[in-house]
Amino acid sequence: MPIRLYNSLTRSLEELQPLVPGKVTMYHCGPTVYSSPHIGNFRSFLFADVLRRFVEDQGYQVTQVMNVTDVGHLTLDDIEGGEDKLEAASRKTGRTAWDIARQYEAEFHECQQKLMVRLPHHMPRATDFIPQMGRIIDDLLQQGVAYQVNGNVYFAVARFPGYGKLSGKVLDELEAGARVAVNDEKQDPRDFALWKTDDKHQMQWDAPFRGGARGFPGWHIECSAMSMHYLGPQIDIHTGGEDNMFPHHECEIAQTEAHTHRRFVSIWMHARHLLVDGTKMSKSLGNFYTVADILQQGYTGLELRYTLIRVQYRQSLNFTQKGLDEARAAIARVQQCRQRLVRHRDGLERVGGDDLAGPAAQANAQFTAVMSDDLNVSEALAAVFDFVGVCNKAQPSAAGASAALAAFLRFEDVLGCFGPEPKPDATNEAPADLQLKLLARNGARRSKDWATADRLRDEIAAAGWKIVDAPTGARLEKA
RNA sequence: GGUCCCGUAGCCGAGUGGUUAGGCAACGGAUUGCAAAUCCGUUUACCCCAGUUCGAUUCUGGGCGGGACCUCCA
Repeated sequence: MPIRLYNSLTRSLEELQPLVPGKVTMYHCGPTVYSSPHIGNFRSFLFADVLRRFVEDQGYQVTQVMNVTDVGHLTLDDIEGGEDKLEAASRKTGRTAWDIARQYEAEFHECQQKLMVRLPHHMPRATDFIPQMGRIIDDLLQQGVAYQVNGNVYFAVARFPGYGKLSGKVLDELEAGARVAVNDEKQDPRDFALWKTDDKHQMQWDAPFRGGARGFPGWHIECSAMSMHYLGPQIDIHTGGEDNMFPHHECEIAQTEAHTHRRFVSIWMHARHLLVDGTKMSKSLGNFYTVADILQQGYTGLELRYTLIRVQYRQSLNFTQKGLDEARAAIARVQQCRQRLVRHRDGLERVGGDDLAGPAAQANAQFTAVMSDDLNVSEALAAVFDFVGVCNKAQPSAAGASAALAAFLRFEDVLGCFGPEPKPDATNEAPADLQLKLLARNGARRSKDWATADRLRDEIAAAGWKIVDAPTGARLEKA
């Protein structure tokens, strides 16, 4: 089944048609490592992860690149008064910009792991690609598409006719917005920096292009350089948050296509920002959450992942604590179902005659259809839960349970938000004292000493476990 | 000022020109010693106004409300 994705560039759904049949190249604008990753960042990164997982699920060989921006971005779109965020963090903490970048990069990787992100094949650092950026800058200067003033190099937007095609921004509107900083060096207010000089900057390199001055790269060139290095001049999919559309991706297109004279990206995809408690997440409103914040509240990475992917990426997602609680319950429903199936498959539960292969195939087909429709995760989850209902009603045969479990493995492979296949019985993994209490409760129940039985059940519950009474006997499960 | 998106039951969120989305929550029943889990059943929908239509929540126009981008931001 063809995969249809929404292309921000054409503002329409398009069929994924890889440049090389059977192979898909993806580039994702990654983290800027000057602060802890927040849940909004990870909505975008999890969207990229689900995209990659589903495209792989559909049989494509995917190569995925995500950059690590360890050169900070200036806080103002101007030379004067602008301070790089990495440099600012450095000044506050007294540590070098390099140390800070490495620290937050490590934290980012931890978050990826906790949120079950399948690691991109390449996660290059911008600072390792200064020479590659230099080669592009050099070429753009040679072509006359870029110019140098006082050591600063700017891309001449007027020389690239396609500028504005992604974001729809045109010069008049930018001027009307009155937000374009005054910069006498620029020939055109839209021109953007490829290379900058600033003596006070910690991160500096000798100019990697001919005739340049010591300085640091502009804010867009890294992605062009790294994308081209790993994936070639043309790629299939490029993703980012909606805020990246302008100016970042617009500039990437300009500098890359001016350099290669070929179409850079086939499909541009942008994830909508999430809201928190119905409004934009911001530090000043006190509704700003890092991934670590949520985990510290006691939610698992899986629960956070579920919460962040359950709404289709192009819809705004309202992040709330209630949403996390719902995710916890929803995941439990799936896992309960899977565990029962495991018990049937393994002969621990009396098996019936229901062959679930048919419903499993149906659920798989439905899942594929809705995921192929621009990654409609909401509908994909509905397909999963419909199937849960079917399984719970059934008295499956061992083979039927096995077929159903295979479907769940596939859903998990694509969404990654349910967790691994449950063990049929966790009693043996419970602490020994709880196992003894379970045995004691069994005895109390046989002698109809309900008070003792209930007290033991409460004690077990207080320890974070719960008793499941089944026809085949009572067992313990992690609550 | 420019560009764009959204408004669905208690909450979150799909979708459709006429037929039950799904999850969470609530209520009744089955089951259970009582629970938990599971199953069965039930309740509350499509912001407002006008138009197109046999028929609109779904299409068109207007209004109201919310949000995003235009500036570092996923």
